[in-house]
Amino acid sequence: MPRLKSATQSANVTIHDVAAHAGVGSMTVSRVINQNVRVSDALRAKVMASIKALNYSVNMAARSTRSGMGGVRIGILYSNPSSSYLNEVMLGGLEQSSRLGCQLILEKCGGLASQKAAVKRLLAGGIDGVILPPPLCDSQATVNMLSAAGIPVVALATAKPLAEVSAVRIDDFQGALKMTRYLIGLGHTKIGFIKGDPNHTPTQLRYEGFLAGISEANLTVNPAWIKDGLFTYRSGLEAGRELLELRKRPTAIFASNDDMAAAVVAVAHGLHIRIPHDLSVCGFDDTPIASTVWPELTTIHQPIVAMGRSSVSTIFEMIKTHKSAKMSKPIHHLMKFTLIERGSTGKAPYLASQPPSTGRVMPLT
Amino acid sequence: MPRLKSATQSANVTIHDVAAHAGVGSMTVSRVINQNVRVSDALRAKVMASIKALNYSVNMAARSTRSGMGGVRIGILYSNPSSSYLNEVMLGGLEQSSRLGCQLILEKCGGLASQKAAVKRLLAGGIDGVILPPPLCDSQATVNMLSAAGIPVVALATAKPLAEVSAVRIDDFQGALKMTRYLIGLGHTKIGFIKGDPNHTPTQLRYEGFLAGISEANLTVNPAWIKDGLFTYRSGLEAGRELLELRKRPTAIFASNDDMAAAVVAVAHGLHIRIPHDLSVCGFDDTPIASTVWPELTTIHQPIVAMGRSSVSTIFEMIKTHKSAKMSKPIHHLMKFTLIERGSTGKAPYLASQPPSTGRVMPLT
DNA sequence: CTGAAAGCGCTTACAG
DNA sequence: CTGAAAGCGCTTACAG
Repeated sequence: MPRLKSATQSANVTIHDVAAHAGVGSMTVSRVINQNVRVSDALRAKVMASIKALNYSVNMAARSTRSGMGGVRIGILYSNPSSSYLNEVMLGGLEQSSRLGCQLILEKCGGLASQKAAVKRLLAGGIDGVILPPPLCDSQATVNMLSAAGIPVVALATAKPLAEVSAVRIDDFQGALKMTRYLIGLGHTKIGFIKGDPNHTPTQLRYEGFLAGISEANLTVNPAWIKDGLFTYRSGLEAGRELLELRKRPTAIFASNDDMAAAVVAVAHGLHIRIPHDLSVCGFDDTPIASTVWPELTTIHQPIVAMGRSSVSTIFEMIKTHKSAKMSKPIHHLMKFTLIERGSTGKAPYLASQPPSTGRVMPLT
Repeated sequence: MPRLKSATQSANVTIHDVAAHAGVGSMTVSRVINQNVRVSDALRAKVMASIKALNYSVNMAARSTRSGMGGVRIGILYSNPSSSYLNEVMLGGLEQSSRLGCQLILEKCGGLASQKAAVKRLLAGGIDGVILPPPLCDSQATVNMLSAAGIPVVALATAKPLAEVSAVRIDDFQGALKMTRYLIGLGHTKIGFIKGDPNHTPTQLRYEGFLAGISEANLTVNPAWIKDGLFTYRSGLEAGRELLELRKRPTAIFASNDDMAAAVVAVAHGLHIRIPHDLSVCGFDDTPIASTVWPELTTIHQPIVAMGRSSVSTIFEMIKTHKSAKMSKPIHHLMKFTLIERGSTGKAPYLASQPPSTGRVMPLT
């Protein structure tokens, strides 16, 4: 049975078809699609036209076969499958891996014992490098196991990168500082803060960023307005209640992540405190829950998709060096964060002379 | 520079290395790793031992190159990147695609106009098949465009599969029926229901499943207890408030998805209604928010990871048939759902003779 | 049941 | 700047 070749079956069009159509050698086509400079403009134009006419696209599998990077397998070792992080990490990672023609292997693990087993599975599967999203990015034990096996590692979104381990991250300190300045700029002087899980590296840096913002404005922190949290919704519920039941309560609450900030919003509902008229609330990370609750949360957006992309190219780079038996130096990428302003923050209460506009009143009051 | 071959550099071990080690031809190795039956037990054992000794693993890129299915490109056209659905779809889809040695291409689109553009991008990229997660799975326009271009399509998690389009889904009607029976089994007779977005196919079936459960128990539905929703948290906030401010309010509320159920929980907080002592709340889908809020939501779990896996194998199957120029018949997979019982539901109030135990009281009261 | 040969679509390394 | 040859790691198709 003859193979059909229509525009819709482009997957079967090869480099040789294009070469024949353009009347050149297949190497010229290869050079054009690889952006190689050493092709005359005349031939390049002809090839481009043929590629378009035949609707050609590169067969990644074949490319990576010959280029030596064939079947590069990159593991992503994650511990929390429903983390909103992972979603976007994969979005970016997949995009980059298909561009690079390499394979992404997801491996799940639970506790520390299970981490060990997961690393072994990864090793047995013949993995070439591993990406560690949070909170595993901070697991010294996992990093050590992988390093001992000679596997390159990239720590994703760790706040305190080790000098000897590659990392892709944002500056948590600066992020928290920016948010604090923003709240102060709205006229808030009584600002509460909910810390994250003490075992995760961003926790301390976000807190320090907050403190830095407070002190540069010559404000003081009321110790009663600093609460411990665990990055969970439930811990936010408790911290939020403690803060909002205070006789002298803050006019703004900066939670170390979005889950906890969403919980504070729920607590405020319960106490009939209007957001943002009576209270401003903000989070960190810009995970889906930030735009699920109402009002939506002002937060610090981490470019997770880009960070996923970057992790894959970084680990790929390291694998390449590693395979050529050279010493690979750790690579560090610092990405840019953005402050996203949404409905959960507004001017400090005593500055808002106007009665609240209907659009921003809590629907529950 | 000589290539190192240690157990940790298994990616470079080829089928020929294994063959040499085992003292057989490389075809025998190929047959063993492909589970081909026609290999003598003696040789098979030798090969297995060598594979283990050399820590060999298949180079997927090379395999797919020769097997004709090389560079099969499967598109996933999604409209909501932060949907918790997509996360798990990718988890399963990626697992399967790396097993099959094919490529997953993510393509995002927004409104209907942008759907058209996204389909064009996919076509231009030389895609071989497309998976449509919700809500795009129900977009007749998109399905038509793809079909017209001769591209196989799989609709993922649609509630009303078209006979002529392949689909992987659960039975939304049965899911809602099971949940309704569960609530009735807890003694609830006054059950409220919040519908989903009228444009999504699961909306109607979940509602019908609920009605079926009510009527088979010879109960009646108070029309005031049926509210419209849009699957969003905010719509759940409004519907929840309307239901809970009723003079005669239901003792249980079944929301058509988890976002809306989470909102009902928040409303209950605000009205000092204890969950589950005074009110049971349940959702549908088992998305991350179901286990984020407190108390966690009783819900219907869709096996999304398995559905992602299944979508990829289904579309791969169709592409294979399609490439061999045969007519491909639509394939339909019905997956099993599970009722997950968590803290948000309990016995109907008048049956709970005991005062609420501390562990289940709302932390806000 | 087993294996030597040819080929998948691309790129590397070598000649012009 | 251009192209014919050889090869990537695997499988298909062909012989034994």
